Amino acid sequence: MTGKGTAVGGQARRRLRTRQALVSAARELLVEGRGTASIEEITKRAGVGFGSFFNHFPGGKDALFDEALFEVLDGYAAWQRAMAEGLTDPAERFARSFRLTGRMAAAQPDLFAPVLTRGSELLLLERGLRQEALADLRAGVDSGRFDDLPPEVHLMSVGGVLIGLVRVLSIPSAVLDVATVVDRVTEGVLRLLGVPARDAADLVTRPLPALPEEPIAPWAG
Amino acid sequence: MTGKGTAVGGQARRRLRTRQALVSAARELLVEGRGTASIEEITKRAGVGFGSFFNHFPGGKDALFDEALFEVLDGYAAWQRAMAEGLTDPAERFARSFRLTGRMAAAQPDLFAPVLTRGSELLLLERGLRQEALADLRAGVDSGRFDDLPPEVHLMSVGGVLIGLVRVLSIPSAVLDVATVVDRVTEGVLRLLGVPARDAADLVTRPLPALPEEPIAPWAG
DNA sequence: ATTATCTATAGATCTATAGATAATGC
DNA sequence: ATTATCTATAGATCTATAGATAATGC
Repeated sequence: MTGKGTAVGGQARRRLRTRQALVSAARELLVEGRGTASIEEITKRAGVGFGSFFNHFPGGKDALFDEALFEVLDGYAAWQRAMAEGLTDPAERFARSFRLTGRMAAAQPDLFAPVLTRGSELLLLERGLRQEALADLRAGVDSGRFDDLPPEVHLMSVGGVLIGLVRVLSIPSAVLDVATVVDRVTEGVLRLLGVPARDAADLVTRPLPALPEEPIAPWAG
Repeated sequence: MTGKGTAVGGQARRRLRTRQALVSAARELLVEGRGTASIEEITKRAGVGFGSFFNHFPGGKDALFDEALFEVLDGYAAWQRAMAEGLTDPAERFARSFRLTGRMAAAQPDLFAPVLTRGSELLLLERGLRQEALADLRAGVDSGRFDDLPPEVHLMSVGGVLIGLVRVLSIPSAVLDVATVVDRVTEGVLRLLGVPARDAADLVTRPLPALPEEPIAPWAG
């Protein structure tokens, strides 16, 4: 009773493994700043025949690197969804999201590296948390918790700071105390959104769920 | 009495024109999203012989595209310096900088396009306003106007929002009233930095110098 | 006479495919 | 028997240089 739906037999499984090897290799290369590597280098890294590349990505290299980016974004989104479980207040959700992301960026710098290779277009990408974030922002505006601006505008501000924060924290620094910096910046973002300073200060003192020790799937490759 | 310093005779002038043609072509290509164009395409666009490219940029294409980016950043920095003339309060300087940049991004979307092609590395680039911005932020922190955080951290927040803002405003939108959106976001950034909400609201109502009608040199090419 | 630019091309690199080989299905 | 992967290579593209041509200097 191997259901046709998701049950993957030998052939499909084999195919999937090769594909995954390619995507993981692409992700590794992005981490190393080698986002222009040749197809030969990619397939070698993946331990896969050269021809397999076109078998899986007829669209060329861009299609592969896009896929690698999307995987990271989707994994991040899934993790964030799990972490926001049970929180209803938009401000509280944002506070937790920021504080956890900053801590994660510092703890596992390679994790977000593929994302940081992209420019500000990230802010417009459907992939990742965009829809959820927009919904949260809209809820915050509607409830009067955030300033009355189009959610897209809030998203640009918030997303911009988040990208900056991840970038800074991905560089090891002995000077900064990560948790303190992250929480202070989060406080600032809440004020930016329109949350009163007092509430913002309170929101960033709430207890946080623990970070996973291992990278979140499918990052583990 | 052609001083040896900056006086450019025929030969040097000729050389400079070719170089400038290459840089301008690169900037145009970046605006069109063709940042991977071949050297042949670049030189054709510049109306310049193929060999001239290596004459001026032995470092290869990256050196040229970097130069095109730096030109935009330096031009922006010069413009901003002129616009901040006479303002001593760091908060006021930031407010004006943000409000003018947002308006400029909406008025001349192509101007910042080369900048937006780059990722978050922009936030770490020495070029542009980095040193001035850090000095302003430090002054703001020292005077107690901004929250007591490392200037680098403030810069990441502020820079992140600025990039997001420019990105959004570079896309024509009938929905948004540019001036209103920009001023509200600016207000938010001031609060993020630690400026009391009341002061922030006041700072974004100050009169602004007029935007230049023509692109700022050396963008004019 | 000197300096810069342009034309033409050799050599390197990279993409995409075709045919051979290996793995799974029945 | 079918499907996927791998090897080898043809053709395209791109870089970098060498030598010829054009412009300025004196």
